[in-house]
Amino acid sequence: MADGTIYLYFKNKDDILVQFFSYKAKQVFDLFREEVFRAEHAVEKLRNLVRRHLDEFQRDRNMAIVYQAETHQNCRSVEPQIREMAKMYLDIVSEIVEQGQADGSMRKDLYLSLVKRFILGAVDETINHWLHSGGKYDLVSMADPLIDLFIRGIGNTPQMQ
Amino acid sequence: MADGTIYLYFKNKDDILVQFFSYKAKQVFDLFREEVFRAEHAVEKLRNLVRRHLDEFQRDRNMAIVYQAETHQNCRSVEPQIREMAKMYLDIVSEIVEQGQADGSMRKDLYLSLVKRFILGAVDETINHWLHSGGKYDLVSMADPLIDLFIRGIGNTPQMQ
DNA sequence: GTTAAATGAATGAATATTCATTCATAATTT
DNA sequence: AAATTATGAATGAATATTCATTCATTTAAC
Repeated sequence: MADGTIYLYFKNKDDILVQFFSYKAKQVFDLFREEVFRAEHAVEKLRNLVRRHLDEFQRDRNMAIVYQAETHQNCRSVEPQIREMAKMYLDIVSEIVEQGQADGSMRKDLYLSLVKRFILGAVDETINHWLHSGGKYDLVSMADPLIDLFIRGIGNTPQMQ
Repeated sequence: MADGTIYLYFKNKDDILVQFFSYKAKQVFDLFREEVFRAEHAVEKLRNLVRRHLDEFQRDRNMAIVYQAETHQNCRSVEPQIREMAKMYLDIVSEIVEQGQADGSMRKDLYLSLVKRFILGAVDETINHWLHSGGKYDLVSMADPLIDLFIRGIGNTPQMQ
């Protein structure tokens, strides 16, 4: 493709970014919701969500690189529009956690807006590490250990029999 | 200060970044270790570490902005040197978790290298959200709720009496 | 008065953007 | 159905912009 061709389809460089993300987001969030509704219980919903999240980022490494860079930048003009997408993700997590609280599988005393970021942050850092390691290992295999950490934490709390 | 003045003290732009980070890292990691050794139990060490982490980033917002941007960028020449610092942090976390496992306060069946990133990721995302919100609220107050999530997770596992 | 430090306009390499032109295809005319 | 005309997507050379870096000059220090 020639240099100028892209400007027939996009206003400027930022517009490419924003349009790409809103296109990709539509695609990916449909998959996410599908994956979430496939499961019945909250924990399984969360597991499916995280697994699909990792899977999509592993599938599209360039998207992962751009996403990581753009969402961790301040003072970009396109920032609000891209962060809007992260919000959609956080809303799915909220929904799942609220369901988990309702059915008793998750604690009631949770600071919900922190829980969302706690989960997204851990998944994001998992992806970030995978990117910086050159994508050598299988990212999706991190889903189950992550869910285990999210649900049970690292503390050694003896369970009831 | 005039444009050119900085080149009397630094080789180039990347050198500014690397020198700044290694200077800051020395400062901050001394504080971190001090904070960690101040506590006796592993959980309290982790709490002190996270609290100090949030405190330092809240204190130096510009550092936080640059750190977030640089650690989430691929293909930067300075990347390895900055990631080296994240590694130091991860090593402190490792140490704490291993102590926690030894004294029985943390689970033995942990995927340690994932636990490190799980904790760093959640703290990082907490900082990132604070940055994007314009730093309006108190970041340090997130430390205790975060530690609670790290230790107990979000699952509702009834405890022994 | 000599040395050292600071200045900021100038540079140029990298990259974002424009726009006159080309050309294959579609539509219209004979 | 052959010839003519219109269309608009693609091109890429030309231009605009950004930004890290330099260096001749000025200012300050001793």
